[in-house]
Amino acid sequence: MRIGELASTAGTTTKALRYYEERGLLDAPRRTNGYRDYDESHLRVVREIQTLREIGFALEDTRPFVDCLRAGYEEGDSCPDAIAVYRRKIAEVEAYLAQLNVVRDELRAKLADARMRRGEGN
Amino acid sequence: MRIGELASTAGTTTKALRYYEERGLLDAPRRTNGYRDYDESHLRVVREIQTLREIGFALEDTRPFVDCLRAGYEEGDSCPDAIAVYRRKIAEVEAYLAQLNVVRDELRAKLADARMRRGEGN
DNA sequence: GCTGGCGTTCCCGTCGGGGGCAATGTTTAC
DNA sequence: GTAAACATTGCCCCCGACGGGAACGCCAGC
Repeated sequence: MRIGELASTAGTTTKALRYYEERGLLDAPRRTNGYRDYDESHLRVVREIQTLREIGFALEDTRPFVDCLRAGYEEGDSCPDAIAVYRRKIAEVEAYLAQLNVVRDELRAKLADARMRRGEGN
Repeated sequence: MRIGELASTAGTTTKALRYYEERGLLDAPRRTNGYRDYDESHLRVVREIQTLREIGFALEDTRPFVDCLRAGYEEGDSCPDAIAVYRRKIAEVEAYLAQLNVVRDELRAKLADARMRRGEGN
């Protein structure tokens, strides 16, 4: 299939697909006329990228999953490198959660303080 | 004081200070030679920006606080606009916290699933 | 044979927060 | 007097993940 079809099937844009290719995440065989020619395996890769991006992965962090798929595995997270990224991401998210909790508390305290100074002691 | 002194006192860079000025957050009187000439009130503004940036405020979100200081208030959060930003930020942080909790759970589930498929059932 | 809708490459813009350079002027210390 | 350390404006660069649009090629239907 051509790029437009892959894009609409996957629910993305041709721009995004060319960007993935530029980043080395998606290879694209060409027809004689220069048009990109994709198959089901490419669709699988694009879906993997999308799934991971939706849970906050940077594009670069999807690379081990894409590589795993391209190595012939059914699932992108069947390889050690991908699993290592899961672990790292969980640690990142947990650290960020802890930090955000502190920030929320600070904000609440600042708000309460400012309101008190304004005499809004309700 | 000149820009370099303000920068080192506040623990930032001359570049950042010029950027704040460009964004309209920091006014800078000039001497006859064209050099910026700051005083304690400017330091106060820079510190206010820094404090808010550290808890995740976008530069633009610090504007009401800066305006409040420039209006003569002792504290940047003494004005209604600044307090409104507190409220909005708290809501944003809370929404993000909820989302991150979901993401963390998804990641944990994915990791557990991948490990199980690999037979790492410990 | 022409129009419309695909495709191609290329470059610019986003947004925040600067970095890094050049070319030039000023102040300060010795 | 001169060198070092500051200051000025202005310009282009970066990150991420594309979006917009130009200028052009290709192909199917009428």
